[in-house]
Amino acid sequence: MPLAIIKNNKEQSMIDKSYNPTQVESRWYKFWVEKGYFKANEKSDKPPFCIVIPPPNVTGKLHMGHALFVTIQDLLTRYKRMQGFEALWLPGTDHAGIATQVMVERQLAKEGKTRLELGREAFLERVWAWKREKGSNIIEQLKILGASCDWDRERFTMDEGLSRAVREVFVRLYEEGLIYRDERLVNWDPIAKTVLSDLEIDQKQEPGHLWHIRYDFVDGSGSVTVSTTRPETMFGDTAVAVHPDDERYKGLVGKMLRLPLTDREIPLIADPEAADMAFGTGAVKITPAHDFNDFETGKRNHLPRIQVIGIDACMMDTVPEKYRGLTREKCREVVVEDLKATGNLIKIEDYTHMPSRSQRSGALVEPLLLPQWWVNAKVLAKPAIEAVESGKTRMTPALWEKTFFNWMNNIRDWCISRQLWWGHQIPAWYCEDCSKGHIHYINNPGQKDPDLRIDAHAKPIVAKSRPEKCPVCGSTHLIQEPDVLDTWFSSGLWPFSTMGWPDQTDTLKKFYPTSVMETAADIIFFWVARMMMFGIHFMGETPFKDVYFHALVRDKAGQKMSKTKGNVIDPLLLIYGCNPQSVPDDEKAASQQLFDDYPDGIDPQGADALRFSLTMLAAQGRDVRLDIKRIEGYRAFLNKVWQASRFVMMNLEGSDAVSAITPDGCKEPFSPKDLSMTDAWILDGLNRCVSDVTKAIDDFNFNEGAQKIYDFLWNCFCDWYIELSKVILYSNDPAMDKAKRTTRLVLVHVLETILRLLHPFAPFMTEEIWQALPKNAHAPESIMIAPWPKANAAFLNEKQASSTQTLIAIVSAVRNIRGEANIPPGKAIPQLLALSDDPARRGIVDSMKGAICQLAKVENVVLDGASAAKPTPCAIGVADGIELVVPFADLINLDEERARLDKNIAKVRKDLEASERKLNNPNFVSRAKPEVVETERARVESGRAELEKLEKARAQLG
RNA sequence: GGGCAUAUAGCUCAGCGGGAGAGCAUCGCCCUUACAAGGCGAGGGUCGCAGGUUCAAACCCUGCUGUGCCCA
Repeated sequence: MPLAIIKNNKEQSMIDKSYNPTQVESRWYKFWVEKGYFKANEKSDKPPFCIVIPPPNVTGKLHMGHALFVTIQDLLTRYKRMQGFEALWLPGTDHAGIATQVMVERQLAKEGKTRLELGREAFLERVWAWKREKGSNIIEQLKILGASCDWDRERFTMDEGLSRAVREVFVRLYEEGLIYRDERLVNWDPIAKTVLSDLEIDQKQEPGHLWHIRYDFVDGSGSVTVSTTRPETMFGDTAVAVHPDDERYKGLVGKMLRLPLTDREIPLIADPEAADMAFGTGAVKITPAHDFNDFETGKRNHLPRIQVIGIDACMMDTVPEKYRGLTREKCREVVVEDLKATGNLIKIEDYTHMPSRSQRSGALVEPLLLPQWWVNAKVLAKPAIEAVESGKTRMTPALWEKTFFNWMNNIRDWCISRQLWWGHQIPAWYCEDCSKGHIHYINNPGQKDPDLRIDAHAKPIVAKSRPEKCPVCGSTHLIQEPDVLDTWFSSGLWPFSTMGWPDQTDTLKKFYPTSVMETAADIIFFWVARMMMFGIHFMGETPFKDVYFHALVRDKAGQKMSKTKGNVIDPLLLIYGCNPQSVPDDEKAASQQLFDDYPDGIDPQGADALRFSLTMLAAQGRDVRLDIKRIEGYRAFLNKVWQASRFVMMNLEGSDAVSAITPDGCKEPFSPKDLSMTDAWILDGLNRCVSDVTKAIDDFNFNEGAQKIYDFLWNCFCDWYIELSKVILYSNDPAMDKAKRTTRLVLVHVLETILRLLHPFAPFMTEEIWQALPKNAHAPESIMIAPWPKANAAFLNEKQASSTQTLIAIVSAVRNIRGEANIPPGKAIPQLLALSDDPARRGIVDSMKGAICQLAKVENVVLDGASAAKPTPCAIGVADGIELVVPFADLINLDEERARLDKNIAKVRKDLEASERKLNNPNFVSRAKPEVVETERARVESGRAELEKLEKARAQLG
């Protein structure tokens, strides 16, 4: 297939008879890339526009979220590029630490291997091999959607350059005291075997139980009953707390309790924060080493911490022998049985609780006391908050600013270390001599490398590269911190690490700060907030001027798409079409709902239709409920554009009419005085459309922009202008030759302009049509480098335009009579009487007789005064003050005409009465804006006239 | 528990102080030479409920109810 047929001359071309998105979309991407249109030049004089891509997960497969962000970011980039900005859309992927590691581990498992057998080095080689082979999948899929990224600048968070940025940032923050190592209670994921940050935890309601356990006083003076959702943690209890004001425990605080199933004694303490008098017995067991609240309670009351569950989620040696080595779950069963046996279990209640689960593995998070690396977020957050407060960074929709402030003002330190192998290994070393006794090697059978435990007392040496020797003792026995950094740490540097930082590159100078960050609101904290913190700290400037949050894409019932629910709508299935046979069973499950709804599959919709649909549906701040029916509707719209283009091109054949588009703009090849009434009308509409669409995109109201194009193209250009143009183009009257030429010029001008407006929304099909459109010799070689349309005020002409509105009203009124009276479309009305005393209106009718005849299928139009005699019987309509009379002949059924008139009379009367009521209200007349009152007066006037005419006609029918 | 959204035609959604809109679906009539993925016409809504502000409320305010999201 030829790459492209470039026609920069008057040679005619023609697009295919029918719109085939798959074929069209296969043609142009390669052409754009080869021409280098996506490349940005940091040396250019043009003003910069830059978006850095929210890097998709390298393991990812294209989903609707990607489709939505590509749609919006590509729209913005293409729009700005056409407007003459040096537009850079910088692409790349992130290394997705846990997700990637888990995936490669699964691959290994199929071969019967584990990562521990392989050892760190060999395992990482496997991950890189996987990345080299499969890492570009997601990128290739973005291209299918038309993404105009500068692919030469593609980056990966684990690239050497970006890794250098990570080390630089880590070291500098450590030296500034903003990164530190500390032992604290952290969220431990026992399946992924790593620590997680607060943001990687989900808390959802789940059914569970509340166990009520009796703890007896050591002195035999009674007991206290506590309730817990986790009885297995009782071995770590170091106190029971009650509220100091709780009368039930007056005088008992300070006494010792015996911990059941053990010999240990723990105190009854009073703590107003830990105990809730209204909840159960008001007594709560305190387990400082396994619960975040209890940890704080323990600190307040100087309680010891006893860790009883280990990193394998099994009971440790700190519990009685019987329970050692049991899993958390098994231990719970045994403990409950044993408590029953001792009579300490009072009751078991059903209870809904909110356990923390890992977003990654779904594992129940175990709070554990472990040394980890932290970022002091409060200090970094402050200038980021100020940047939004001062408007240096603007968030759209603005309501997200509140969410941003709320989180940032209550931000907690960020745990950045992860016990993974895939990721940026933390640039910290420990001296095996200085930190002797704090570094433990645990040799496990079948494991290539020993596990390394470095306790909180070891002294880290932080440096950009491996130090030669220990700065304290000079020893060369240095060992690197085994942990890696949270993936979001490197993602947070993305807006400048991708541009070559820490070097002061030309790219940074030209494009930092970037223009817009466009992403989903669910990563506002993960990503946006952290980019702002890092960007401001290291670049001295907020990383983007605007943040635009797009909505979440859900299924048509409002459910989140998920593979397990089977309600996923795969963008590629929509673009290329699918049927139940074409999709493998293991992939079909995710899209089951789609195949249930469409048992025969769906036709190819094309990336353009998907993009246009997403733009239409993703109104600001709204979730998108994706309904395939609507996508089909918008594909129909693109087909309409296609067919209208065919009409225009067919009618340019054999003429010298071409588009006047040049790289600098498009000067209309006609002047306002050459124009007919309808030419003036469509150009008025076009120029309004240009301003409206431009403003809509500037305001991030993409759906509004798309809607304006849709309405203008279909409801104005196709329904009226093209139909009216036929009257002229198909005329045999030589006197019409000049009008024919103007009409052709207007047709091609309007079409070419609309194509440019539509290009950022539907890049492929607009290019296909535009290439085939006859253009002058100076035309650019692609629509994507053609200039964005500018409204020309010389062609805004409301007065002229309103004449065509009158024409439209007349034709519509006659069509209404036809439709209601069931006059078949093929049957002509022999004569239409148009009655009016107003010379201007008569003039319009007189000059538009031909158009009225053709569009309303009338053989003859006769003009007369308002009081002219009407034939009886007849049907009556009123349009813009002009009375339209269709003589009955054999056309019309009397009863139907009576019913039609009654309906119209009722409607006009209702409107009239509403307006009269307003004007009869003195408050309305005195307080409402004068123009509103004036509009109302005009309505009453025209309403009265229309009503009078209709009632008279109705009376005549008897 | 706190916060933020949201409720408009059968469905999916625009509109967000001055006459209730679109697409799909429905019902008529049409294969008219750009388009049946189409044309022409029609039906369909006390804009969640109850108050309030205003000359005027789908739109602003308050409360209630349903739904969703975020944070504890």
